[in-house]
Amino acid sequence: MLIETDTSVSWRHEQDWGGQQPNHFVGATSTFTGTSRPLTLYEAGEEIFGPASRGQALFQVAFGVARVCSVLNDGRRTITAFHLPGEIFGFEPAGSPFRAEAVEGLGLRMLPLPRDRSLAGELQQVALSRLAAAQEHLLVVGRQTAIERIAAFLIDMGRRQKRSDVIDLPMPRCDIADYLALTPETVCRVFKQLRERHLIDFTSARRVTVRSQGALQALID
Amino acid sequence: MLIETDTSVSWRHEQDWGGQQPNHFVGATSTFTGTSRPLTLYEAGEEIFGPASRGQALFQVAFGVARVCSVLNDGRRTITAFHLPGEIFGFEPAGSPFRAEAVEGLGLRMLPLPRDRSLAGELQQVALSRLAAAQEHLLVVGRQTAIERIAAFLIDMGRRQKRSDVIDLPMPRCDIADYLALTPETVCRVFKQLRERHLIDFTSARRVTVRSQGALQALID
DNA sequence: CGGGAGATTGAGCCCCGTCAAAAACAGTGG
DNA sequence: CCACTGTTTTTGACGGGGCTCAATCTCCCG
Repeated sequence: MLIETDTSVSWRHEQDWGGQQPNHFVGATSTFTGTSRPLTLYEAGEEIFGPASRGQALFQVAFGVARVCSVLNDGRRTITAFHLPGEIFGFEPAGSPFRAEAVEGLGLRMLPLPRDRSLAGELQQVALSRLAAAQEHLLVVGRQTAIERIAAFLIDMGRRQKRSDVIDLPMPRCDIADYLALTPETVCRVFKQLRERHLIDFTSARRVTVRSQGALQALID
Repeated sequence: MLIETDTSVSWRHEQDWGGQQPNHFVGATSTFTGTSRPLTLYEAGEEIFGPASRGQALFQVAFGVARVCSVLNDGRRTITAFHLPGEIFGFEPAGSPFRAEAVEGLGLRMLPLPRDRSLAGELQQVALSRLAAAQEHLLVVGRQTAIERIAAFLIDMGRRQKRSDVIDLPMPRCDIADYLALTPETVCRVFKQLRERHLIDFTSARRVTVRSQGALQALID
């Protein structure tokens, strides 16, 4: 499962990816980006870690998207965060009920931790920014309307993709719904409403064109 | 504002507390509890830190309760966390939009951080547990019903107070509401409902007796 | 062309928010 | 001890935003 050489690749479930490693996103610049570690690949829906398995490593997205979620025993689910190329995740402490999964085809680089699990300075900052992100998301999920949540989501995705005009939504509607604490139906209806107001357009179900960034921003402040 | 000697106390807004430092809660045991640092006192509603002022220190609650919250410009508010005696908070990075305030009369001990803001091993674990708590709270706020949120809140408060039978609620209903992403009215109505079902009783508005811990627990799993 | 997953749309309803008022409570001063 | 005042809590009536259930449509991919 872990890989030895620099160029090797571990194929989980020995599936062929056809050689293409999608590169829709611009990786965030970070001191970790350069380190050319071996890739571990996951197919859509595959588990990266679960409540039981919590490794000694963090994960950096090379390509694709990962989701971190937790589920109630009756199936209700919350997606805590999506992680896009360049981003580092996996700070959830052992024993916490979270799972991480590949949303779509995903390549990860492992960042091993020291034996005592202590985080170096820069990783510590990343961990604290995850805390801030989770807390800010509480405000969105707890106190904003459906249209405000979608607007905030689009703006956030645009910012993280460094494209505010054309935004990829590389996850199904139900994942967006579970991230924003809505239903897939409501996500659809709000998208439709934004389209009818000429704030956005869809070139496909997974790709949005932002027509009026200002009006979108105005929805959330 | 900061204090020098071990026994001195800085009275913010030179208010007299009548000598009593309420001790309703059992402080969490931690290596930090013993360190007898000077207390800083806050009166109800007073700001501990805001988006602009983010110190080089963490805070440990000596007595009272603190809340961390963020507010939209139209007044909608979310309380991210309450902090009870013994608990350490203040990990929010500089520039994040959070405020911390005293819910009621509050005594804090400052834990200064090194110049580079790095966290020692144990503090790092606390920070990561804050991340896990925020993420678990996302599931509560996003996917659970009003009655489930209240039940989860009561159970959590009982656990943190190390009393599962009689639980103090040292904050007003509107704070509970903003913590659970409800309205004060709904909080009231759910309490009433739980009382009518004989799961809880109120000796006063701020003190609950749990009649059936099992039935309460059953509401959330 | 057929099959299946995801996306979209519609109809109806319910939980919880809104608005308003009453009641309980805590101080404060007489 | 009690009247007075402001705050918090509680209760009621009502409406709406988003959920549920179900059908249809679109898009892949074989």
